[in-house]
Amino acid sequence: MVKQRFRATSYDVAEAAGVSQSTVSRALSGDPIVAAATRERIVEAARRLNYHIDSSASRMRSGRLNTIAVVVICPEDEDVRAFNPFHYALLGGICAAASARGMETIVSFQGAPDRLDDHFERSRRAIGMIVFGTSENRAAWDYFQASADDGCHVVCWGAPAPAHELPWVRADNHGGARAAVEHLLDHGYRRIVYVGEADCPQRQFAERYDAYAETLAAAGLMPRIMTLEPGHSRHEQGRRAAAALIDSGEPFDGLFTACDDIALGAMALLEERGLNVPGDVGVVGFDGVKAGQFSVPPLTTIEPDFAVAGQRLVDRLQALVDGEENTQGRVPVRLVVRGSALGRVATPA
Amino acid sequence: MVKQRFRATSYDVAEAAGVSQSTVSRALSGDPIVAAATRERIVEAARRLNYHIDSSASRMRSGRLNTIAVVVICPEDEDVRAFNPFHYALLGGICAAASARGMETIVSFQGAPDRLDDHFERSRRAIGMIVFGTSENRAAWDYFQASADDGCHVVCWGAPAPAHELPWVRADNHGGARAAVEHLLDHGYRRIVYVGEADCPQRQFAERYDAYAETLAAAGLMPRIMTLEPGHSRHEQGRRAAAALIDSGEPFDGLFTACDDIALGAMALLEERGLNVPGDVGVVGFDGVKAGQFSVPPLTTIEPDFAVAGQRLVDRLQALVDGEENTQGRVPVRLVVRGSALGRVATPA
DNA sequence: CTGAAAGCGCTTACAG
DNA sequence: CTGAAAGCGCTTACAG
Repeated sequence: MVKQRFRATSYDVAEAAGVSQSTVSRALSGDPIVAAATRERIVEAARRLNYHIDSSASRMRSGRLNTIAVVVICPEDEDVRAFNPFHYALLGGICAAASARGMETIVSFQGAPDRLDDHFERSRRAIGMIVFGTSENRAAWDYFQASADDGCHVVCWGAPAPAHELPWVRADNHGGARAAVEHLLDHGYRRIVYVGEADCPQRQFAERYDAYAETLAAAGLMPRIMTLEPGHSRHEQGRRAAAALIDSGEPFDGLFTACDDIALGAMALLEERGLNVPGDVGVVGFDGVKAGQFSVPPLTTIEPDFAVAGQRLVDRLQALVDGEENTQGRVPVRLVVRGSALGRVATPA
Repeated sequence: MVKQRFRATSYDVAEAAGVSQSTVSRALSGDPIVAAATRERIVEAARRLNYHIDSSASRMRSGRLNTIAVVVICPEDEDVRAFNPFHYALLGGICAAASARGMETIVSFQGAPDRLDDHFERSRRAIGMIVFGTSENRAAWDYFQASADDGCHVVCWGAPAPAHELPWVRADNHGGARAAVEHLLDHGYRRIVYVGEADCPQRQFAERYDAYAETLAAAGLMPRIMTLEPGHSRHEQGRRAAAALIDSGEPFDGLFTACDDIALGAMALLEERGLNVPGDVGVVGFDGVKAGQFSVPPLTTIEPDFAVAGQRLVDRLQALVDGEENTQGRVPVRLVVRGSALGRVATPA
């Protein structure tokens, strides 16, 4: 049995410091009205007694909460191994931003339909939820859309589908996609194909496609899209799209993909089929996932600023709770130049 | 301004159901003594009023907590982009396991020395902490060791250094390393080098080395270690170690690395220097990170069961809090055969 | 600037 | 099986 250690209360500190309990509470909550000398005695007594404010009591009495619920939507099988690492980087950014604002984060990974849970706010455990994750788990997104409709405070990353009207924060998909396509153009690629869904319900992907098409048009070139086969991992979808592209017989020399995992799959297949990247085909992805550093060649990509993404999401949620103006947020991106689009050395495939 | 919605209390439910407040509390907390008919009326009234137990009040009164603090130790600069994805998979496993046991997880990423924080338990926000992350942030590990010495309940993954005496859960490093080396031997590799620290303070790495040496010895072969240069990323350390190995002039045809990131760096350099993997050199890593699926060739590795790892950590913490026997935990691993060690087709380099 | 007192919303002995 | 009552440890008007 572990020894039940003595836990000091504010009354113990009050007695040790020779003041009343209310003064202890004021001093330790930083109320400036407390005399400096009094505060010092109290702080010292608290330190000696290893006293820390009981957060449940404080929350109950004040009604104030400093906790955000972060919901990571995973695949229905909840297998985290196959999970897009992009989401993890985002999670890190959110936790860091919350912490910098003195807030705590309750994190839950939710995937299985029968285990979805939005009771954080109703049970007063959090002021609201930040939701993000795979756009493929539609049941989960529908569930949290219903939570929001029901009065919960919900902010999401990305906005997975047109039917969803959650307040959102997104990457600067337009600027990122334009930078990606311009990078390909600047390095001599001309027959640049977009690999991703057509009419994509994921708005972030749709935005990337639109900017791709615009940028090509501005250069006097025709857009071309190679769509994905549903029901496969992003990596496998990239492989299949690249294979379909080769088999189509129509020449191409550049790929801009909806996300990095698709790009990595496509690159692997191109190499297998004897096409050199970047010599025959230039490839640029989107997301800045770490795996792109280790591919051969390393993947040129568009990387959102994850720290800013976390800040925007936390601030957006706080604003929503405070009833402030509905400002959406765009997160800046940067082009990360690695080896996969450094220039053609051969004729298009 | 957001409309301040009415929030029902147990008194409102009591009135609606025509019972006393104590009976509401009993019914909703699942006390079996409540009559079935009474319970039904109460549950229905609670549903109608959208009532949920206030978790702060419940915790304060009962003194019971169902929250675990999860501390992810990151590099001091808190840059999550470069963070080993292995840790993220572990985080997912922990959150899933806690959730399956009806517990919540407060997650914090901690790196900067001036922002380390272990007050979860003293402020009654959590029953204890699960700590894991980069072994390189010694200040952070020392800090949480001090927390444990100070009476906090702390369980860690891995145990970064001999000076640390935290209760731990670890992978079956011995079994994993043996499987890795046997896989290399089975595919014809004979001059197998371990790439990692010698006398490594990280016990997990030390265990991997020991099993490597034992397995080679059992096959009548000599161990050889190529150590890492401190102050670089794991990937860069792998590159440099592979370069040093080639430059040493001593032939080798297999690498077993302390972790996947090192293996990926080493593979990249081998290819750059014109050595084929797996034709000239077989490579096996440890961790099962997703990036290994996308490398060329894909990386054969030892993958711990992240779901089991999460369960063991949560259970270990609960046992520690309950004062139960100090059982450490080993997490099973499996050999993931991909392309990087499929057999030699040439003479050793 | 400090103290006495009320009360946040529950859980849980105790009584019946 | 149910109810009346105490009290968890704070914060915060109110009084001085």
